[in-house]
Amino acid sequence: MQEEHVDKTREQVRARLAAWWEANARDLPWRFGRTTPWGVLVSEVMSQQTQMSRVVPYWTDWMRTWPDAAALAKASTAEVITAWGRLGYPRRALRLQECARVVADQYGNALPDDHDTLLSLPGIGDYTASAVSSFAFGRRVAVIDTNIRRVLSRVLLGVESRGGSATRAERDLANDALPDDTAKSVIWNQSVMELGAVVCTAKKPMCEVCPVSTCCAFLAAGRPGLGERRTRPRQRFQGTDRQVRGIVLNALRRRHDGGLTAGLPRAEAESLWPDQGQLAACIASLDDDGLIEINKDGSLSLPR
DNA sequence: GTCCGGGATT
DNA sequence: AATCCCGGAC
Repeated sequence: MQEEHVDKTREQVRARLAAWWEANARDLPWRFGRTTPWGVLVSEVMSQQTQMSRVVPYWTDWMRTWPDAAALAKASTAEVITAWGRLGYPRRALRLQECARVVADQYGNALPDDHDTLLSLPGIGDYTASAVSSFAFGRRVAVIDTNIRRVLSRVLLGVESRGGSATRAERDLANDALPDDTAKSVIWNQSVMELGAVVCTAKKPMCEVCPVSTCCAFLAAGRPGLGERRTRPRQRFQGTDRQVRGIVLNALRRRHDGGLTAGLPRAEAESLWPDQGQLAACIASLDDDGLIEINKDGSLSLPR
């Protein structure tokens, strides 16, 4: 009896979300079979910590410049870092290029469609492997990101999902809720994630326009704990190493874009940030990460 | 000005 | 558990 109710609710949620997806899915250029699996991977890596709307122009330019893994594998690292622009977390760009080299060299320029093989590639973790399996290869896999965790937890359980990494219960829920039909499972993943991105947002969900508001356990319960809990520990940016690294890298990017091939003189680098100790540590960490090169005269360059 | 959102790696 | 970035919303 109880299980029957759960099944009916889930069937209703699926049908409504599928209809909503049909009418409201954002027309992103990597959707609806308009790109290759590699193109889907690039979109997922770019979207890992960045809003889709910011990703679109970068993705379009990137794919025009490097349409496949082999093309990216041959690019200079300086070009790759420059093209990554201000998407943030530039190590993602390096890993994507490492990934491209593995795909080009070891997999004949074809992105593997096996989940475990995808997981073994640089920069591809559990989320991205699942997303590519589902969205690019149409396989039946539960995709789990923060949007999906939040939506499933709210709609089906009536509670906020907890911060940090996905719990066992959340993974079980995602697997349990995934439609048996493979084609439907892909739509499900995409529509749940899309709902979380544009309607069922963390802080101010727009329940008035939500297609599943009439069968949402969270809304029925009075949205308990809404906005109380942050999804993760807050990270300041001002004054952090991340800001300093960003400033240094941006200076080198602009130089590269302006056609200057000589390195950034150390004296100019030192004027970028007042705290010389912090600056030196950040320059060293960028060098460690392979994001910059320190020349013999102490000047800085993007890696060739 | 301050806050918010996002996954991989070590 | 800590580290990695940025722009847009307030």
